[in-house]
Amino acid sequence: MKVPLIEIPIATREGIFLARYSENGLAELKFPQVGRARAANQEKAPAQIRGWQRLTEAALKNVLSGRAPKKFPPLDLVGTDFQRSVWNALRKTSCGKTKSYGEIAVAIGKPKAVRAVGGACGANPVPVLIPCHRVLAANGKIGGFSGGLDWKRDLLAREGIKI
DNA sequence: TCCGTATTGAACT
DNA sequence: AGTTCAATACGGA
Repeated sequence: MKVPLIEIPIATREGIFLARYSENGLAELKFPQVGRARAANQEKAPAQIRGWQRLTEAALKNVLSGRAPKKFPPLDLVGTDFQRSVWNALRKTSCGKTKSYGEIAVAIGKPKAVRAVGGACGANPVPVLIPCHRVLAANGKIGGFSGGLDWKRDLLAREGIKI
């Protein structure tokens, strides 16, 4: 059974992101949509979620400025154990650094699962905060990005990373 | 069970 | 230096 998530937009210089919260924390973060980014349930947001929203907004803007966020909201990630271990490994990639899909695979103890790592990255519900954009292919190629390669290049450039 | 994947590294033009 | 190709783990249908 599925509880509707509370959606709250986050305005940044880059556009309006959309955060979705469950009762346990931030569940999804979406890039600015080309079409409409309409807020739902914002009025009903409990105080707790409004607090998370503050943290999310601050963290997001820090990353967009190329800085490491001081604090993160709690995350409520839905996925398989494998995916969560990948996402967890991704969070250890500090600002200004990059890793290859292969390195992530090694980090989670499955060195051969490089392609599956790519799949898990694509399934990442919270891009930017979970820095899937800092994962490049082994030969330094850009790889891919669910929010669009322009975003990936731009985010990397803000952290001083060249491709 | 089969198919696609945000990979990789080696073997070929 | 560019292209093809098999190996490989996982998730969705």
